[in-house]
Amino acid sequence: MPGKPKQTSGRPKAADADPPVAGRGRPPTSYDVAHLAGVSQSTVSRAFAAEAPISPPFRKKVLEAARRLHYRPNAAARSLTTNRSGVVAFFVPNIGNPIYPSVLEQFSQRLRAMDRQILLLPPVQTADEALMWLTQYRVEGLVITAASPLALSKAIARKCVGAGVPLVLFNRYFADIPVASVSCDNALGGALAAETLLAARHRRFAFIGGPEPTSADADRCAGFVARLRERGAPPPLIEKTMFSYAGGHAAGLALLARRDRPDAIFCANDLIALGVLDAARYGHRLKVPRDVSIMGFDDVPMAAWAGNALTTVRLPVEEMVERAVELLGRAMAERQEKAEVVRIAGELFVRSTTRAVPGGSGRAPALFAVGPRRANS
Amino acid sequence: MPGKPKQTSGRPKAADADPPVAGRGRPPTSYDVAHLAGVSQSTVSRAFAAEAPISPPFRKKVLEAARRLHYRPNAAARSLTTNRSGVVAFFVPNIGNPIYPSVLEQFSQRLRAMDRQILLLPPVQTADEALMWLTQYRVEGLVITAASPLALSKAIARKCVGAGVPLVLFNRYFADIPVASVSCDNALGGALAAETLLAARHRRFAFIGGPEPTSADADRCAGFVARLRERGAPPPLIEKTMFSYAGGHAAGLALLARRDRPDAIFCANDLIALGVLDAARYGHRLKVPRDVSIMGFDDVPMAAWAGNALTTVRLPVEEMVERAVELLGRAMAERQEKAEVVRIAGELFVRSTTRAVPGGSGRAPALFAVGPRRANS
DNA sequence: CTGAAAGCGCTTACAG
DNA sequence: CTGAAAGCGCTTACAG
Repeated sequence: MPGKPKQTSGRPKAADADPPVAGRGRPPTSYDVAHLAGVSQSTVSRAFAAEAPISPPFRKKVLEAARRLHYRPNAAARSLTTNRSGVVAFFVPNIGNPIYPSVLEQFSQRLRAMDRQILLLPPVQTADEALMWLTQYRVEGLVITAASPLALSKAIARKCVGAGVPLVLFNRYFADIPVASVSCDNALGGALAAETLLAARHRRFAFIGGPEPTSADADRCAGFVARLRERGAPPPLIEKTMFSYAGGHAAGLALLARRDRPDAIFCANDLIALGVLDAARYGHRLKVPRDVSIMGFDDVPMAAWAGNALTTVRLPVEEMVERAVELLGRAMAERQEKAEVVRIAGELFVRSTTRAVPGGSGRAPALFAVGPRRANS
Repeated sequence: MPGKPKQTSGRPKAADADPPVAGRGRPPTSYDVAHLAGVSQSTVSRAFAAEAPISPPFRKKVLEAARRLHYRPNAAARSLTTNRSGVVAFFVPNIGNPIYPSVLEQFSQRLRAMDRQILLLPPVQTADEALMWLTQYRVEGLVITAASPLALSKAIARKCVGAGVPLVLFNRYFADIPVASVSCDNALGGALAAETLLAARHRRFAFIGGPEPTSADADRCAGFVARLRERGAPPPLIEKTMFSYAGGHAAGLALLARRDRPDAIFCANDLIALGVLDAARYGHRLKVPRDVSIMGFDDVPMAAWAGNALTTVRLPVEEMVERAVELLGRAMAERQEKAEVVRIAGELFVRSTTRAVPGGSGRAPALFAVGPRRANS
C-alpha cells in the first residue's frame, strides 16, 4: 500500500500530546500531519509551498495540524526531490579582519529573509575539494568574502564559474574570471585618501599594502597613486606587509626609521593602519598627526576608538551586502551567471590621525567626490 | 525495474569526459559510478562508508571510478536514509566580540576533522523557531557561544535538552539546566585579577560587568570579590554596562568622575576594559597605570596592541574548543546527554595597564594559582 | 483544487 | 563480501 506511512508504527501517535518535539521518536512527517488534518499527504506538502494550488480552508487545516505537531518539512527530503538545498555557502578565509563579523551578520539577516541557510565552507586545501564539497551538499550559491590566499580563492572561483555554481565575490574581483562581485569603490577611496592628505599639505607619501596583489589592495593603491600624480605630488613609497596589525606595526617601524621618512601614510586597511599608528606613537615616539598623518580603509570598530581615532574610508557594508544578496539571488534563479560588477562608493571619515586642513574648519575640503564627514568617535 | 537508474537517460553519459563537474546536467549518482566501475550500486555506497563490508579491490575500483566522475554521495539523500545530517549548528549572537572569529575558526577546523558541517543558526526570535529550524535541518548538535540575549539562549538550551538535541555551551552555563558546557574558569580568573591588583598595592577596587547576569560575568565578578574579601581588602564598587567598547567607555567615564574614584578596575571582558582604558586616558587625562590600573578578560587581539597593552586573563580558546568538540561528539554518539561541565584555567597576561608589583621583578608574584606570564606584546 | 503514485539518491537489512 | 530491494520524507506531474 504505497502512499501510506510505513515503518512508523513503532512511533507513538503524536495526535494530541503536547510536546512531540524531537528527542524520543522521530519528528513528525507529512503523513502524520495529513492524518491529523484529514487530508492527503500531497495537500500537506502544498500547504507549505507558497505557490502551490491549494484552497485557503485546506491550507488552514493543514497548518493548524502542523502547528500542533510541531511539524516542518524535512529539509533533506525536500532537497532530494527538488535538487535544491536552500543552502548558501560562505568562504570567509579572512575572518580575522574585524570588518567580517558585521558582514556575516548582515548576510545572515538578509539570507534569512530569503529563506536560505548559511553553511560555512570548511578549511579546504584545494579548489577541487571545495567544489566536491559544494556539490555534495548541493549548495545553491557561494559567497567569497576575501581573496587570501589568492591562488585558492581564484581557483575556487574559476571552478564555480566552470561548474555553474552561482558565485558572488564580496569586495574582491578577478579581472580574468567573469563573476559577479560587489566591491567598495576602492580606487575612489584611494583617491579620497590622496585628497585628504594633499589638503593637509603633505608631500612625502607612502602606501602600505598587503602581501598579495588582491583587487581591493591594488585598486586602493592605484587610486591613491593616480590622484597624487594628477595633483602633481611626488609618487609615494610603496611597501608590502601582512594584512594585520602586526604586519602594519612592523612595516611602520621600518618605514618610519628611513631617512626619507614619509609624513603621510595611507594603508590598504585599518588593521595595517592601526599597527602603523602604534609603531609611530610607541615605537618611534612620533606625534600623530603632527609628525605623520596616517589613514586606513574599512572603518573597523577599533578605528573609532578614542585611543585610535583613525581617519579612514568606510566600507559601505550594508549596501554591499544588500547588493551581493541581490546578485546572488538573481544568479541562483537564472541559470545564467551575469558577471555583473558592482562598485559602491565608501565614505570618508576624518578623525584625528590626519592633520587638519590649514585654515580649514577641520572638515575635509568640499572638492571630494564623496561627501566627507567628521566622525564623532 | 527498480534498482536501476530512472529518468536519467537525458543526461549525457559521463563515462570519460574530463570535467563532468556540475553545471550542465546533474551531478553523477552512485548508479553512474556503479556502471563505470562494473559493480552494483550498493557496492558504491559501501565504498564510501568507513565500516562497511567491502573488499579492498572493490573499494579501489569504485573509488577510482568515483574520482573520474567527480562523484560524492549526495548529502541530502544520505541524510534522508540515515536520519543524520552531519550538520552542527552554531548560535553566535555575540559575534561582535573579537574573540569569536578565532573561536569559530577553531571549531571549523576540528569539526572538519569529524566530517561535520557548520550551519549558522539564523537570527531567530524565539526558542520555538530555533527548535523547528533545528529539526527541519535535522541538525545533529548545537553550539551556543554566548548567552546574550540571556532569555533566548536559555530558552533554546531548555528546548534542546527537552528535545534531546545534543547541545554544548561555550563559555557559558545555566545553573538550572543540565547541559554540557565548556568554560574558562572564570572565578579563578577573577581571583587572579584580584591578586594582581592587590599585589600592586591597590585599595579602591571596582568591577564593571555586563548588563545581564551571565554565568561568565557573574563568576568573574564573584571570584574577584571573594578573593578581595579573603585578603581583607575593601569590597569593590560594582557597575554594569553594555558588553562593548562603547559600554566600557561610558562606564569608565562615569566611574572615574566619582569622588571615591577607584584606582583599580577589573572589567568583565576586554572590550569593556579597552573602553575604560580610553575613558581614563583620553576622557579623564589619567595616566594608566599610575593613576588607575585596568584589567580585562579574554585577551582579544587588540589587548596586545602596543597602544593598549592591556593586562588580562586569556581565554584558553584552543583547549576550550577541543573539549567542546569532544563533548559534542560524545553527546551526538550516545543518545544520553551527560551535562558535563568543564572548566579550564585561563592564563594571566600582565602587560602595561596594571602597576608593577612594588619591589618586584615586573612579574606578578608566584602565589598565583596559575603561572602568570609577562607577555611580549 | 485534491489525491494517488512515481521518483529524488542514498543506506541497510536480507539473501546468497 | 556482493547484489537486489525496500524505504527514508518529501515534490510534482498526472488524473479527476
